[in-house]
Amino acid sequence: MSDRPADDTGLRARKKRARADAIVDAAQRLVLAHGFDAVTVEAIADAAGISPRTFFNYFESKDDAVLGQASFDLDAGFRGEFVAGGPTGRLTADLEVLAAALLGAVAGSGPHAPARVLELMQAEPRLLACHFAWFERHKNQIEDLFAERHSRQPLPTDPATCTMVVFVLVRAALDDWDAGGRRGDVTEHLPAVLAKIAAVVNA
Amino acid sequence: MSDRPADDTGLRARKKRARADAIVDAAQRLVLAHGFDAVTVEAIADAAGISPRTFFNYFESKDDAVLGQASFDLDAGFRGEFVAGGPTGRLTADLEVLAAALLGAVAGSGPHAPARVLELMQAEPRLLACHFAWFERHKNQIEDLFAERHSRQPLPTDPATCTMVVFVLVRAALDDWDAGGRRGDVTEHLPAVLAKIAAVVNA
DNA sequence: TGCAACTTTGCATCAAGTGCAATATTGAGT
DNA sequence: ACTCAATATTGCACTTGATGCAAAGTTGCA
Repeated sequence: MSDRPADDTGLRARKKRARADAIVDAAQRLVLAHGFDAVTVEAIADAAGISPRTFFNYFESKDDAVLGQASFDLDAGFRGEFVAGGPTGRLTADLEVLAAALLGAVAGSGPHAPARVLELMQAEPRLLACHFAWFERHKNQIEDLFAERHSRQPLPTDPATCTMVVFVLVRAALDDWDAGGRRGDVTEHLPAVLAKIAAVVNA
Repeated sequence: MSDRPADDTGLRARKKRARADAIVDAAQRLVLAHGFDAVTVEAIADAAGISPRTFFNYFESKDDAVLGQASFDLDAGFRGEFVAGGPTGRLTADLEVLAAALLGAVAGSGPHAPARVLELMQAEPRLLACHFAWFERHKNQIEDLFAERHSRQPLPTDPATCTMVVFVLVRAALDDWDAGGRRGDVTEHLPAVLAKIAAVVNA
């Protein structure tokens, strides 16, 4: 029913969601325990209670499953606001907000999610490559945002460079959070990281 | 013999170098012609005149072969100079010089090398991931450079952020060169790209 | 010329990943 | 409650990437 609450979806959809979560959870636990190469798709599928064939109905690759990489779509409200020059009205602050949204998608939910993803990427370089590939897949979406905003109120430079800076903020915030002992939320590091980058390029 | 000229190495070393070049050349030509997935390791090995097993003696993966990714080591002279505050004495200009050295390693030699690598990465997202993974593998080496320089004359911020900026310069210069019609040398775009990034973070 | 060192290669193997089709499950209408 | 369409799961065969082992071949050096 169209008026059914979002969390009251059909059994099929709920099972699908639960299965995807089970796969990611199993994948991450097993890889953290045994190392990426030692863990097979068959082992992950077993732990998640599905067949290996089904595994590939949910994720394109073992890498994707381990990172739990979801499609990322910006909230329509956020898009409208950003394009109109918001949410803060100042570009650098708005970059931080956008970077925070991306961090939410990259790191996922749950209290230990960022730590877990970071630990996995640190342990497995190839997952880091996957992480970057995810960024590139979403680059166009972000760039379009900047292009629209630019058409209303000119940005200091082209949308491509703005997009690049956002991705660097995400990356640098994760590293800074890690270097700072992983306390608090990753997004809290965005202002400091932006200041550091400014210090370098203005030297 | 230790006093043998660099280009007068043994037959074995020369054949090894030639084989590696033949593999990369074959890989790039075949992938550009047929697409990454349609080209097998066996086909590349055939075209390069070696066995598939030998292919894996030269490159860890098909991806690495297609990108022709070489180990990158900074010239000892350059290292000494950079660490001492050179080559220009101004950090941002020195970042550009360092980024240019990296571009040389990433894009390889030959007049069409940058265009070819860029084209491959544009056509195959997974090669882009590989490209980033290469950066991450060399991150420590670059970060060490900054750490040493920092110990003599403090940088505006930590070596990790400086390293991140260098990598962004490399990436953005490639994109800028592409967007500008691929004329001239990629390294010529570094100053403009640095200025653009500065414009964004200072907005 | 002979031998050590190194490289190439064939082969068997494992694992990731895919297409196809049979079987199972769920949703919707009556 | 039943039926059927739509969708998902699964088994299987297969291709390809990648690896370890050891035999055979090539190169360097005395």
